Amino acid sequence: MVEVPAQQRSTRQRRAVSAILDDLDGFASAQQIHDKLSHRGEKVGLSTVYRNLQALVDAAQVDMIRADDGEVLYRRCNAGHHHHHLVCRSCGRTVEVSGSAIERWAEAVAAEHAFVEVEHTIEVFGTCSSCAAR
Amino acid sequence: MVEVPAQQRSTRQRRAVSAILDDLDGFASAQQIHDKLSHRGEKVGLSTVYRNLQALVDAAQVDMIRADDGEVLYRRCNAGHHHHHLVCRSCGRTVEVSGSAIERWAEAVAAEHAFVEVEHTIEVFGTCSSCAAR
DNA sequence: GACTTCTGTGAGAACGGTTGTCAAAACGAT
DNA sequence: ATCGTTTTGACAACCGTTCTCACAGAAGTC
Repeated sequence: MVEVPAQQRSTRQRRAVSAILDDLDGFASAQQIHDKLSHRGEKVGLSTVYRNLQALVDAAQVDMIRADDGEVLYRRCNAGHHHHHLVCRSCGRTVEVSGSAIERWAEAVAAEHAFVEVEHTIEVFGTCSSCAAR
Repeated sequence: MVEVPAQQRSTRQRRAVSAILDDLDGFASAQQIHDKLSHRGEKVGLSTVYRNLQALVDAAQVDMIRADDGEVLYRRCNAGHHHHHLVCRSCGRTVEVSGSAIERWAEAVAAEHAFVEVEHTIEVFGTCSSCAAR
């Protein structure tokens, strides 16, 4: 009758998505991840990829950013703390960066103009050395 | 025969979109602008609104940012220099801010990891004092 | 294993913002 | 007024994402 809170089940698809994220060292879109799954021979529906990525984002296991064209990109992210990204716009390779100076700047700016409940998005895009070499 | 490079023509629609932007003091989406035009009795096609906004962005007369949900927001922006925004997520009211410290930080971070052709997006969202009062 | 229950899946439809199409309208120069 | 070119707008197409819902398949129980 009164049963356990209902856990997440371990399914083949869930494991496959998670495995792809582990092998990725940069951001990738849901559709790119779906393609990679196909290439591995894993058949996973696109909806399922989206659902599981969203679940991982909710569980704070995956970071989510928005590319210039509006597409959403995902990346495994263990770090529990607040941070930003330096992303290669060509290969997606990513470095996590954090800067307390930035956080303080954002808060100061907001306070100066009496804004509350402040959030900020800071992402740095560039071309990494190996991509620039080509 | 060989004629002038072809100027932008002054059309009713173009003027109407521009007028709306002048009356706006925050960011608004293309569709919101389209609605405002309708309320004024100006009949302008949605495609035309998008086209003219894009043209203004290209002409550096309008700033463009992407909201959390991916929607694109526009705002008249005279300032020629590089800057960022402090945006009220409730009413769209916007303050232009610039911080050389931030620019230097972004460049330093990129240089440290040998990234080139660096760009950054920094937007601060919050609730402005008048919206917070409600 | 067999049975049950409830979560997860997937094919496809729907959605929402944006861009493309193309014939008709209209600007501006003559 | 006329002409050549740009601009417009109704509508379709696009594209990433979310929704729907019948069915598959975890995990618990006996």
